[in-house]
Amino acid sequence: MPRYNPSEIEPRWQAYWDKHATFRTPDQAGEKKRYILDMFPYPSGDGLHVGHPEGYTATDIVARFSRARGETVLHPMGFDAFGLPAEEHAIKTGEHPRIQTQRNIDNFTRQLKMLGFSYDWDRMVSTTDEDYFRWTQWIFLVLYDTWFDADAQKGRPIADLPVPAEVEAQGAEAVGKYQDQHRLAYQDDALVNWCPALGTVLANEEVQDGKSERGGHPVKRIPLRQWMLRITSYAERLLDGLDDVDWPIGIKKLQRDWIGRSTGAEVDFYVGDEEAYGAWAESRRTSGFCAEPDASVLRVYTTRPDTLFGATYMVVSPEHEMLDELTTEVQGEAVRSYCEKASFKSDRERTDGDRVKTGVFTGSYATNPINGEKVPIWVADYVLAGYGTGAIMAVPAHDERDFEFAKQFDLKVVPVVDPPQDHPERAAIMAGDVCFVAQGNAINSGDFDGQKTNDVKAAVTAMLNREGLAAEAVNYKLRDWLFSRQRFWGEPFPILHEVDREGNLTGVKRAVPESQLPVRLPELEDFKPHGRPEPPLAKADDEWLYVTLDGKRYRRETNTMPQWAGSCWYYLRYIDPKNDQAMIDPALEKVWMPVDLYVGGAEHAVLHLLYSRFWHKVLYDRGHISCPEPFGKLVNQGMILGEVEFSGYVDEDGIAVSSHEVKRNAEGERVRANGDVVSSVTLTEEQVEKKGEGFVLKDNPAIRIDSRAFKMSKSRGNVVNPDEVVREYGADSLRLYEMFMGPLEATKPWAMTGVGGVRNFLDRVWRMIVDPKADELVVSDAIGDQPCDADQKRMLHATIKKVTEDTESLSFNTAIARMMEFTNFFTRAKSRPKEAMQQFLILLNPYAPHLAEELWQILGGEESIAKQAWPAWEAEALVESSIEVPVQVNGKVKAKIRVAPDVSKDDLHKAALSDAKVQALLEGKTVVKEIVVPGRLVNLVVK
RNA sequence: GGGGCUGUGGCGGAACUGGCAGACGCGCUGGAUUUAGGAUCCAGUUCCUUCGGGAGUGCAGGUUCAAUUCCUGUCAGCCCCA
Repeated sequence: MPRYNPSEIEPRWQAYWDKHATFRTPDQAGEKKRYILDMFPYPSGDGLHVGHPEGYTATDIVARFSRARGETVLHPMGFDAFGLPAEEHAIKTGEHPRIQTQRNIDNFTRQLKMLGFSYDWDRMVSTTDEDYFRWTQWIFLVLYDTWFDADAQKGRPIADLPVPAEVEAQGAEAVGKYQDQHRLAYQDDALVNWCPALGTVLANEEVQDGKSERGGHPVKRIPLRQWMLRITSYAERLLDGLDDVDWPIGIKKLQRDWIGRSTGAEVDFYVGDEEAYGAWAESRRTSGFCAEPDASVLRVYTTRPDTLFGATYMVVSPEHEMLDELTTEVQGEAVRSYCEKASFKSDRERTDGDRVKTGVFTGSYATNPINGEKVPIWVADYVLAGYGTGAIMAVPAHDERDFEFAKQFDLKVVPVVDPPQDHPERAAIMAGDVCFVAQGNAINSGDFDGQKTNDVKAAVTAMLNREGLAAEAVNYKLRDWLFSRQRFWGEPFPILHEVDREGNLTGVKRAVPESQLPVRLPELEDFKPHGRPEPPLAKADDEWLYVTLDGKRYRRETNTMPQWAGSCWYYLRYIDPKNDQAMIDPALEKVWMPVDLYVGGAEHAVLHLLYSRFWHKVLYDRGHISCPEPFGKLVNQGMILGEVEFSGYVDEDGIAVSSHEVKRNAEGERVRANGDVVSSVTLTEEQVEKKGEGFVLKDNPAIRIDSRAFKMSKSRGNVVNPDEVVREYGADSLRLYEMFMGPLEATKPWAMTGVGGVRNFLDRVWRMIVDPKADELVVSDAIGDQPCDADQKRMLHATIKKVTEDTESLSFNTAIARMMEFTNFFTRAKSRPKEAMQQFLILLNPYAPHLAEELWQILGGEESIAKQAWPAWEAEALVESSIEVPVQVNGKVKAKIRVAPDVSKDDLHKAALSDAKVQALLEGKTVVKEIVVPGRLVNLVVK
């Protein structure tokens, strides 16, 4: 009996597509192009996860659908293959990361092909290929060669940077230094996670709670010379660009919040000699606010200049460059040991709201510019060096963290904002016992008393600006991008550092000439850490490490780029993947960019999407590409969770505990109200039943049970393996199931029985066309050349319409539901017109391409169904001879009447009133109001 | 603590712009067929019901002829950030 057998059909058609290059991107772009892109995966050793095919199936459906509609489609795939796991593997085993990476890529490729995705495999790229990272390095050099012209809001060649005359006068070296300070790629000291015990620098992911993930050794934050990318200068452009793209509003908001634009003021607090204050203030009055603060002041950034009268102390971050000068001899020891301790904390630990605030008095005082009062300067780690100026004016009355700190160290709290009259805690706030962060009217603020917060902000800033003590300022939470990593398995920087005869760095840098790219990774004996706080590439032999160019000797940069680098621009390379003359042919770039549909997980909502937009804008400014934003439409697929689990709890004696009694304690353990620890047990569906809102134990309905789906994870053991699903049900079933589970964007739990459900559907499709009873593979005798009757025609065309519209709007689940209805309808029919079957198969093809190809061929189709044009629906075919319209009385459906679909309002009204059931209900009542919506309903309001 | 998302049958979900709540699938119940079934086909499946009806989209209100949909409040879960 010829049954639907995906394990035979699927590999055969995959081989066919490969052999005939069915999905090769056309050389000539047609009338309409469509660039459909997946976020490329990191090829992990675990292989594909069922989360991957969700987005990939969605884009594959759109790609196949678009091709059928005559569009020219670019649909590529590649691998983001640099990264930590391969390097860790190399350290452990000595195997070169390249080997493991290749193995993983091969496995991923096999799995992706097994699922029948219509990628143009000729365009596959891996970020680790030398032909690829050559151009990653080239783009880095573009960044290195660019400065940001703030007036024009545009990146320009460094050669165009206006150099001040006094710098020019100091000669070429000074000019070079000046340029280096303005490049988009620059070097600066930044904190890295140095683990002395492991003898290596760790990535943030490798540090947990201040300890190394491996071994649990202490990790210290030490400054190291790092490459930074000046993404902050593009902050405004990155914000503006969001208005022009079709992205989920949630993602746009995340990006805006990440950029974190705020407006406020920079204010200078005098820290110099007390007796000279008058003279200093006078000089400021004439000179005005200066761009760079000098040593006589501590500059702060604040979003609340209106609270300046309440600034009762100041805080500098432990890394603040003026800290040494500010620290008095008496306080020296305390400050130094405090900073040492702070260096072991992560930013997160430092700013965590739950932690007790720590800090040390520096011994110095500053002068509050608004009222001339002396305020103490403290050092505390809740102030970060990277935000604002790395120093704050503390207003404990109106800032939560300042308030906590002030209470901790018994500092003065002066309320300067009067809350609204009806505020429940007004008295306590005015007494300085409670912090108030919202707006109100100024008090204790001299001439500003009584004015509203916003007015005071502007007035204070303006007044201090006249005095030369403050200026309006815009600040961003976004920080420059720390772009170097102390890793082996990444792109080497194409930068050379000049060394003198003694082998010391002169501080002069130069780019590796373009003709010498790529800078390859050196061959190392092994990948073990060398025990110094510098990158592993420093282990390379001199042949790699030292270069002579134009008679000068250079040492190569030994940092490598972060994993983001390769993923920042891969969408460009797919357009012209084999070009060895340029990153991309500008003509091809114009044809294909921007990406029309970009699908991937929400975990990349901020970083990847922000970084690639930044690079894109730089390349755009420098004239290498033609569109200002890379990704026109973005869709985030939801997460697929494991199967729903029922979990109950038992105490130490194994007695069941109801889930509503169970809470988590501070250590994260599950405990009952009396503090006893309970353990959780997984229950089967048979052991529980629904009761009220939740589930209870069947044997004891007083015991409530938790029912929930969890994130798939190895440790939980609920990971679904796509290989197994394909073996058991076939690739088409896996594809179809993932699309049928629910809306693409939603988080949804896996259910293996659901895969069986869609497999049943595909079996039914098979039997709709192939005779299941015959011994040979023959077409069902219900199929013939007869035309559709009216009902069949309506079903066919309604299905074409629904599937077309739903596929366009990415509502795949409802498109599939409609195809199921079609199949149910026609499997029941004794007569199945061949043409209807063929049109249906074209609709099914993007969703279940292997089965569609097979049945297409069985029905006598000549070439691949992928070459068939998408059917159009006929509006006339959809018209029904009569429709059913509900008649409501007081908003409740009481009767249904059959009328012509195009019935007029009057006729519908008449028909409703003449219905016997309606008449009976209206008996003895008065109709107060009548609503008649033609084709929809009739509602009669009666008394 | 802040922000976002989501609450609809036993389960996943559907419902266009406010217009018949529960499409489609799973599961379950009954029947047919079969040596057999994790196959197929048919019928049923929100709950309550005195079989007339009544209630129902987390909960409480509001707007409306009409609310899953709009508004206010509230609760719960999940995700992200701190």
